[in-house]
Amino acid sequence: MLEAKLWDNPCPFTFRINYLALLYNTPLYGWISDEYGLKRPEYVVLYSLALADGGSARDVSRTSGFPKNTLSRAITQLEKLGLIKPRSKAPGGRRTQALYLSDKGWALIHETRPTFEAQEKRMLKALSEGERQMLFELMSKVVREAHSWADELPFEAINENEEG
Amino acid sequence: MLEAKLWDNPCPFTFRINYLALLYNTPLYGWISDEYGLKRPEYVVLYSLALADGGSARDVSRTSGFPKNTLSRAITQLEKLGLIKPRSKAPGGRRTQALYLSDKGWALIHETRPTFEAQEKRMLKALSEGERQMLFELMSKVVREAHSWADELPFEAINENEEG
DNA sequence: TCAGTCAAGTTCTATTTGGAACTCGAACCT
DNA sequence: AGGTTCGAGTTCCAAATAGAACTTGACTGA
Repeated sequence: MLEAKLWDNPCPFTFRINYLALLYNTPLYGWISDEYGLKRPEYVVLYSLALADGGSARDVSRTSGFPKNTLSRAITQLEKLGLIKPRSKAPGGRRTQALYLSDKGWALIHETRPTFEAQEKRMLKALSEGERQMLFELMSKVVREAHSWADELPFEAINENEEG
Repeated sequence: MLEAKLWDNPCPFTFRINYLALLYNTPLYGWISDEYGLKRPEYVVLYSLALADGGSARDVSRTSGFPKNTLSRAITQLEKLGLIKPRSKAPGGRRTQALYLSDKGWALIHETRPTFEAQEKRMLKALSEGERQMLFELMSKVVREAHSWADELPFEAINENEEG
């Protein structure tokens, strides 16, 4: 069945995307869970803040796909674990809370992120450096145009060819 | 935060993969759920069988990442809905059940799959035909080598550079 | 042929998830 | 300023999910 999904699939690109995401995420988040007792949404918040400290729950939701209530719970838990700074002393009132990693949170990121990086590197070992750059360019191009297709489904398009 | 995750991420490839998977899957499976009352694992089984009729629950699990009990439930439900053929008359005994779409199941696939295809096409509109082919090649290359990295995590590698 | 092993599928149950309604502070408008 | 709208975050709860134990058919080897 894997062969059919790879080579006989009307959606070869999105299948590859989903399949690679699966092979990448499953072991890594399983490891995070076993080793650090953090669920995926919790670690996602940490990872997100490590890239954009001071971001809000809404930012994480928008960029990760988790609904805001799931993240609300995750953030409460991270605060309880001392992995992010307490929110009470947030400067601008209460709405749109800026979240910051604590030292402990940073330590955890520095300890775990290399494994994520190494796994990504391993995934791309099949490619030469030039190929990796090309792949990065192409994926970036697709992502940059995401706004044009991500909002609604192509219902009107399904019965016509709009491009050759 | 999106900018940081795109351009400042130590895992730029897997972030793009996850992000695109998110933008692709969410609206499509939401539509399937609203319009046809099928949950994601249920539709995944149908889609899988449309590509490899006669496949087993285990095949679907391996290629989709859903655990086998989730698929067991999905398959029971699909059988109840008449979207796959009844399993009782499976030829080779009871273990490793070969699953087959019913006419109704095929009809549903023919009705819905074009939207998935159209959405993939829209995603890739940012690319020229040559770029699409290149992207396909590169992704295929990565997938083909998946066996070499998908099984275990790179714990030994995180403190050394194994390739420049 | 029969015992032993293995793995596909099922069931049970606790955990996790996410939709919906709600709260509440901030921005906006007149 | 007062009233209205907006949306970020929380809470509640039903639904979905996945781990673990179990069942059962098939393959193995003597």
